[in-house]
Amino acid sequence: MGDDDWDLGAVVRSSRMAAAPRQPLSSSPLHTAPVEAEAEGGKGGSFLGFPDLFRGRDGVWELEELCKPFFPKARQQLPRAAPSRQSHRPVSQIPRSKRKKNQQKKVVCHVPAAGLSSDVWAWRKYGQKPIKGSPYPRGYYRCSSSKACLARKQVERSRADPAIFIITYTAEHNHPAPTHRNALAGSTRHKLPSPDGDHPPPGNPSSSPPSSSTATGLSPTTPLTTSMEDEDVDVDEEEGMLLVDDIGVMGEDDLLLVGGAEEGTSSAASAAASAAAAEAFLGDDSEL
DNA sequence: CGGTTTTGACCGGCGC
DNA sequence: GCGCCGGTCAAAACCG
Repeated sequence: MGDDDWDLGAVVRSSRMAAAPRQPLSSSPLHTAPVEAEAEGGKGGSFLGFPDLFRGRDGVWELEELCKPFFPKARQQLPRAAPSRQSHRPVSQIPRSKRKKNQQKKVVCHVPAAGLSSDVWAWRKYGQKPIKGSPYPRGYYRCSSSKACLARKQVERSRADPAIFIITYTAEHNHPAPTHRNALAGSTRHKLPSPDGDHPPPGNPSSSPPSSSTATGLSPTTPLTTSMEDEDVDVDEEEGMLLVDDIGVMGEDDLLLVGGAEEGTSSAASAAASAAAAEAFLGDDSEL
């Protein structure tokens, strides 16, 4: 990985801080595309079909709302279900093969760098892979709040708009949102043993702004939990979300088109700033 | 000490 | 049937 190794993890966490100042974005910077792909008919249509799904007016906060579907409410309906493990692993009873990639329910959210921080859940990065066709790698996250939580998140930067991140949520949390992040230890870590000097951050060394993002930013779930009460914001932002039946058929561009609108708002500046902040973390290749 | 991050390897699914 | 790609796990290292 050369210039593609923008640290999604850092972004997610760091952006949180950037998002701190919730700016009322006129247009939704976030765009979610609840992908309805029935999986074995296990969860039925209640998987992501939440009544108050995707609520939020504030751009950055929208993400939080977007994630609502993954909130505790689902814990009673989703005890398990998840492709998860590989065949030789006695982990889940449902082998990945049982569910087709295209058949998994997913919620695609297009959010600016700032939006990444709107996530109230605690995510642990378990992998990162370069995606064909995309200059940016995709980061894979799992809910660290609960070991049994099947919630997963994929974060990748939009190929068209590096400032926009495409977050794909899979499965939902089977536990209440963490009120306080318990894990802080390895949260702040940009790069350990890779002194190859492969690609020293140009202007914004990812290791530079540790104070604003790392430790503090780490908690995608830290203060937001409390802030969640703010969810009083009733929104019917269906305009910001896309219903995708088949991600496979839906090109990133399609989603981007919708998300691209976010820059047209006066908050663009704010968003840009936030994005810049996140970008700083990525600080690698992103040359907006 | 616990938890997280990072990198490589493996497996499975899908497409041709 | 083969190849390619995506997704996940495992081990090592680091941080608070």
